[in-house]
Amino acid sequence: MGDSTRIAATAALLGDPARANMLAALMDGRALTAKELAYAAHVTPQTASGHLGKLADGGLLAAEKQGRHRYYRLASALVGQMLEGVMAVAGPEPARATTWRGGEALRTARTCYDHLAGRLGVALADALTARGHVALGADGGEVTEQGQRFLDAFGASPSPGRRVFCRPCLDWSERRPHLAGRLGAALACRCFELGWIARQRDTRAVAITAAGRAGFQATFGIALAT
Amino acid sequence: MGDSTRIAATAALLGDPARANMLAALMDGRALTAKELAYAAHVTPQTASGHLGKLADGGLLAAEKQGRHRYYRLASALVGQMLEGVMAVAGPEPARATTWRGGEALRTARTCYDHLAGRLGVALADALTARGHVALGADGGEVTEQGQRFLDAFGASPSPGRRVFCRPCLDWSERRPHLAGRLGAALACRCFELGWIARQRDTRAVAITAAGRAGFQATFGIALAT
DNA sequence: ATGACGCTTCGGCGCCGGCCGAACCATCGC
DNA sequence: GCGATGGTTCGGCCGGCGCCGAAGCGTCAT
Repeated sequence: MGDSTRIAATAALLGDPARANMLAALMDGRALTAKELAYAAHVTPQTASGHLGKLADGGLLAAEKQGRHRYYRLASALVGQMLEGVMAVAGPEPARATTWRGGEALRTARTCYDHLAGRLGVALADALTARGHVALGADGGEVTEQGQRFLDAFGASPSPGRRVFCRPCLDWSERRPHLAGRLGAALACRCFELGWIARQRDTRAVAITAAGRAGFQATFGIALAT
Repeated sequence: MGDSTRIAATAALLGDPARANMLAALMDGRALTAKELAYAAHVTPQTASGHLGKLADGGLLAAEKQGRHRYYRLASALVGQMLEGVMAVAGPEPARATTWRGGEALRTARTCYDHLAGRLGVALADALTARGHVALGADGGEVTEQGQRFLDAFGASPSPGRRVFCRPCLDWSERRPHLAGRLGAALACRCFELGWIARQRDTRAVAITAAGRAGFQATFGIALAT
């Protein structure tokens, strides 16, 4: 009995639009101040404070004091995975053909907690699969021998010495899997490092730089429109 | 914007104790009638009807008419995964030492949508890992060459011809991974087939038969208490 | 046909929870 | 010190939603 009530309590925390907005804003793994989150949720600071308190009490958020600011971030990767799960079920928006500005950028490339998603994320997964560097299934994936060598050369080999695992993560905009897990995180990290992509303010969308455009083309054979 | 509101809408469906109870009751993949679900949720049939309508509208449940009964089941495996995700975050119940009857049975062995969880599920994962039949990581896993042969002999080799993938699924009671994915489903299916375990009424807990006790011991070296 | 049963719809009650204005601490800069 | 800014707490308003009783279809049995 207490089982499902805890489920309900946790889910109820996501069930409010304001709180969902806040969590969505934190999905890229960054830590934001209470005020920024209030803005993201379109509520006043005092309302936001109440929501943040509940989310922290529920164990979904971790708070960190720094001077007179207070930074909130997702409490763990588990919370991010839960949100991805809900997103996957919430599914594609109901056939709304109106492609609004910000949405298009999000669809091209964005971060998903700690890895890349959107067309870029899916294209990377496709490229690595097509070249036999990784083998992807419905429930998991693995890096091949030659894939391991390729990743080492690229500078994105996570946790050397341990087996490298990757996990497909269903993309809510493309409805196709992209790479998550340690591999996905390492790939994204390396791309930031190389300056191929850059974070932007106030959005999870990432910008693909000129160097990135060339690099993705040369290394992965990816040519993204625009 | 419409993005997070859809998340909130979906999550709000799980945020009600009655609806959470219903979904939890459906987690074993079976289809139940509206009345059974009303009983599971501890509400009157008319209240349950309202909830079921909302869950179906939200795409979480699929309904099927049969005579004067109406069977509801989870709309897809995605919904089950979402629930697992929420359970993982909702976490272990807050140190309630009172081990009540039904809870103990659930902790011993239960179904988790289509695979096995609880002590039995974790023990199976451990046994297969210890014997080198599968390699498990934080984000995915794979079946080894000898593991494949072992599974073929055991009669639980899913989808021959395609690569066999397995996915670790965090156990909410044991806080350790057990086997989900196609491999987990095939294992559970084969155990039911052999009569080692049996479903029970009104609970996701499964009973371990005498044959099962002997079989798990002989084949996997698993000796479960009680 | 008549009744029993399963399920749903409708109407009204009551409570929980989100929202904001105002006031209250803490920190920073001068 | 003193004001400005970020953040939280308090109080009251109000809308929404869960809940049930009663009544309305469909289906099955006799």
